[in-house]
Amino acid sequence: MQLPDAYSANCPTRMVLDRIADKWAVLLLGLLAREPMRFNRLRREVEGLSQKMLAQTLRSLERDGLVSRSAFATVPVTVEYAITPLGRTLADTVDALRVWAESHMPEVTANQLRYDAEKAAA
Amino acid sequence: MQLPDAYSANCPTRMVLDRIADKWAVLLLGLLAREPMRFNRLRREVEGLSQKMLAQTLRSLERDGLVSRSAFATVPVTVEYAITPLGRTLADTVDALRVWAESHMPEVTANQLRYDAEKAAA
DNA sequence: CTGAATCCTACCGGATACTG
DNA sequence: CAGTATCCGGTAGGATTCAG
Repeated sequence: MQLPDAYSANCPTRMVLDRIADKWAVLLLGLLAREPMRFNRLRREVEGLSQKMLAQTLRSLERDGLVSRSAFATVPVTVEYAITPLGRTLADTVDALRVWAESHMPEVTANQLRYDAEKAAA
Repeated sequence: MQLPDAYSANCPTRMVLDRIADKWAVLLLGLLAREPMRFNRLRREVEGLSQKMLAQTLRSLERDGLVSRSAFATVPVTVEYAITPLGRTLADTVDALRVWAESHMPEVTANQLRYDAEKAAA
């Protein structure tokens, strides 16, 4: 059976989704879109983000060329992360999601409450 | 420095991300944005989507009011899923991601190859 | 300070079987 | 056809420890 390209296993849509699906990546990209930051600063900014996931996520963002890493030979070492031009284009696109969220989340929440109430009634 | 609301644990941005992070949800929303479909049709359209995840994802989409479910008392029963107006606004927003993917994924892939090559060299 | 490595657990999600 | 229930393995990811 042949599937439409748009929904086969390795279409562009899926590939970008696998990246966006990483919520830490999106959050970090959003932060770095504002200003460059260092490792522990990022760690403190994002609530609930473990050190392991931070390192791991920064690695993949760097690999994708969405974020750049600069190390300075101070003592102790200083490392700064910054968004790249490519990263910025994605951040801008993703920002549309934030806008959607802010204007529609109340409605979604209301829907959930209603759904749960109807469920409980049955 | 006080954490910006945007990155605390339950901000709107995070909530929408938790939804977008579910790639099956996004894929289904995209399909239903085109035309209403029945359960097994959706199952056939999306490669690699298990029956369990399909049912589960449809439940949560319905709960959020992004998709509507209509059952018809035929024999055997017929159930049709359709996108709601609210769902359509999200689908449109998410579509921007697809556009980004199609124009920038080649560059990302190139970056990955270069990163891996430099890594291997070291 | 910026990580990498190890361990360990919770949960995601696939396979299978059963029901209205 | 449209699901739900159960089992169960793989893995994401947290906690902890160590290193440059």
